[in-house]
Amino acid sequence: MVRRSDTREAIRAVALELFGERGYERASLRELAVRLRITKAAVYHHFATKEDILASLAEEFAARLDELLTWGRAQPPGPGTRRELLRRYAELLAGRHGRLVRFLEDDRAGLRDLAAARDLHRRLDELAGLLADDGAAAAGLLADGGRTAAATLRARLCLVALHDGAAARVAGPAAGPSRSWSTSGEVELREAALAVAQDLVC
Amino acid sequence: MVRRSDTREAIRAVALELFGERGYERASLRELAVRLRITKAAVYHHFATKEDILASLAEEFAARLDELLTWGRAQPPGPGTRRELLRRYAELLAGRHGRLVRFLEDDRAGLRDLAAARDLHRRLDELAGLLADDGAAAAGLLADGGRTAAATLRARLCLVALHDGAAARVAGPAAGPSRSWSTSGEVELREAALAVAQDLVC
DNA sequence: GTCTATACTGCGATAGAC
DNA sequence: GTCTATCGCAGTATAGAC
Repeated sequence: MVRRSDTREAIRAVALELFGERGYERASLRELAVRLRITKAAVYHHFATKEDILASLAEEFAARLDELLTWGRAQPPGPGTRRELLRRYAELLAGRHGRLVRFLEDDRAGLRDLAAARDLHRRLDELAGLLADDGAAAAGLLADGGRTAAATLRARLCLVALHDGAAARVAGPAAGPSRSWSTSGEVELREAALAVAQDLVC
Repeated sequence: MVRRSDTREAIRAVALELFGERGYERASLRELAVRLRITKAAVYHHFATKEDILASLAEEFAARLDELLTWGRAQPPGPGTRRELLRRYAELLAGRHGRLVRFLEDDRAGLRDLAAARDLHRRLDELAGLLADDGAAAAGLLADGGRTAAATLRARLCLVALHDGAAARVAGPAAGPSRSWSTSGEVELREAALAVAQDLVC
């Protein structure tokens, strides 16, 4: 174990949980500190601002997303690539990042003018762009805008599908935190989401 | 012209605009009052609380939604009904309610524990239920949960598609407020959204 | 690295005059 | 129906002791 800073990591984890429950704005550093059994000031020792906590979580995800985008850009456009792109993205969302992206989707309004969130949305837009890349569109066959708008929408929707699939718990803030979340129903949901998503752009 | 209370209606309109721009929480009554060139106290003369303003907007939409749901429940399940249900819903969103539903979608976190928003989401869930009604599911052919999860997800996605289509402006808070929004690109987007939505559940 | 204590800001909401 | 003025509270953030 490295545990160079135990507290910093604990803050990140609890903050992600809290952001997901309350949204970014309503998640107060006071409550964050209470859950961690430290004080607000202690939090400020590790992060300069509230936004920095979010940024720290976002960067981690952004790095993984960049890997995926780099891979995707290097592939020849087509149904096979899109299918594999979605599979890899779904895999990426299975861990901690699923909670982040879920919260990102649920709190667009609250995050609208935060740099960290905008950066992430920019990357997701690029991912959607790769998924909307029709082959047909690349070949210049579509002068008509109608089908392009539809393809763009479909790409966006299939990301929403995966993000929905990444929704872990429904509610239950009172339940014990160390319960296993990997119920069979959840895995089923993830698989159904991937299937629907692939169906949308393949 | 009726104009029984001009101000009350003005508050509703500007509030909807402001909620859409900032989200519910960050939309302050102070800024609302400034835009209307009245004071916060004047706003409180017309609405007891901030939440009441939202509730007032929500009720109007809820009433229209109820009409649609009543119609939908009375129809025989099937692709034709679903298609028409979507067409009517898209039509409903073309007016003011499109902005409301757009804001509802963008600010889930901020609205999570507001009664008005929950009521609306309950109705949207029922609408999604009608759209997920497979015929096959109604006939009890699906004991297996996998396909049901997919059908549920598809229904939810096709509402998202229409809500996306209802997104009026992209940004432009500085532009003049009385500009015409009915660009041809916007109509195209609406039509594409409806087509994608119908494709998803028919 | 964590604490106590506090500064400062902006929020929703209220009181009472006009 | 609108105003001025203010209350009480919760938020982020800071200062400085331990």
